[in-house]
Amino acid sequence: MSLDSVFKQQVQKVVVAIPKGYVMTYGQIAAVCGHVGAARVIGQIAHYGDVEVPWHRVVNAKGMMASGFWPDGPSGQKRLLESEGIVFDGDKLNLGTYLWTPPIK
DNA sequence: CGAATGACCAAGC
DNA sequence: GGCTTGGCCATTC
Repeated sequence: MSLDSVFKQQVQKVVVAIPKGYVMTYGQIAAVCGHVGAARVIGQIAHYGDVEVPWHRVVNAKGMMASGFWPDGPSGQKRLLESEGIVFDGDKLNLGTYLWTPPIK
């Protein structure tokens, strides 16, 4: 909250732009925001950022994340994504099928 | 302003 | 094949 940084706005904008049933990786989001290599920053923003952002659509390069900080439970994210039509392959999801690439403006 | 944080990524062992 | 190390960058306190 209380962030005026363009990053957070950009990041959140990208995350919100992710259509239902798709996900993006932290590194990709950072790259789209114009800050390649700032994957960690996404995590920071997610932690201190707005809760209105569907962070559950954001996953790491492995197709999963450190599930354990979700208010719903250890796998709350997985549950949310499944509700959007994403089928998990065990503990992770198929990035090759669900990875979303935002339109380049 | 300085130090700490963070939900990562890639490479190394 | 799974765990550890280092680096990366901006935000937050």
